[in-house]
Amino acid sequence: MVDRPHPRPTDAELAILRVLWQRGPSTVRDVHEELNRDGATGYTTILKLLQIMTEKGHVVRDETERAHVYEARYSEQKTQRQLLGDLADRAFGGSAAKLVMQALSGRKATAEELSAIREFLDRLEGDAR
Amino acid sequence: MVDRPHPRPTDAELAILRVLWQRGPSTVRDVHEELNRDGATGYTTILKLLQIMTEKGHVVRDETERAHVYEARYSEQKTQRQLLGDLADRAFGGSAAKLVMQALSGRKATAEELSAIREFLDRLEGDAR
DNA sequence: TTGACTTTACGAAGAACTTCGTATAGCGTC
DNA sequence: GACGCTATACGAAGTTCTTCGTAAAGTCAA
Repeated sequence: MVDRPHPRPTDAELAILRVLWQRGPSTVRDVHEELNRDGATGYTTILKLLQIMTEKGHVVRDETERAHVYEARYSEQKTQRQLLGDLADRAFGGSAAKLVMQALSGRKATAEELSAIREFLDRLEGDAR
Repeated sequence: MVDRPHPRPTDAELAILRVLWQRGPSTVRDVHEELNRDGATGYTTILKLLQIMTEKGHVVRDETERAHVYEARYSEQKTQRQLLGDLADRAFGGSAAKLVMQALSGRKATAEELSAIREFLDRLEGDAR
């Protein structure tokens, strides 16, 4: 069971991961304070989730200090790509292109975003050439 | 509980929806035969899922015939857009543009796909102008 | 009408998710 | 050392998801 791909993070797990990506390595307290701005989630709930995420391999835990420090195991980009690949398989027949076009038509993007995407396309095709 | 937005379909539900989108209105038997090509899923499992999906509003049921006929309530595109918006919110800070670029970098797209996307961009910017 | 077959209905079981209460242990201070 | 604060650990409860067994009802043909 070496490096089996981890199950995709659940909603609550993803919310925690977002905090970890933003803040870097954090304690339970850190995460809890961050997430408690809006919806109320108990301290021990965060703790439990982080324990489970440690088991699943979503985060790594540093136990040298009394307050354990948790860190996301995979980068935000890597996780995002995993989630997208997953969604492409489940809902788009595996086609990233279909996914992209649907995403573009679904949400309004600003002109800046559109040109950023265009530049991105340029770079992609440049590499392919 | 009028027309509350439906929860996003689960994995098993999405698999069934894909069959319904592809085949059009179908009976439990139809769906079961389609899904049983690869993984084995029991007949009553599909039935139960379709019953739940009816409650949730993912499908509508026509009971005029003995074998009830199920139909996806929302189009493939609409559901895809909902799923993408959901993922954008949960993992991309609500930015469709970031999602698109990550999707493009994660999976290789063919040259045809890339130019299709480029045309799509052209049309989008044309509309915006 | 009886029997074989098909279909839906019901309920239950096991897993995963999310939440939290309570117990326990570490650590600093008086 | 005792007290209070903070942290982790444990376990349990309630919900959802997925699966399927079994019962009940409809349908057709012999």
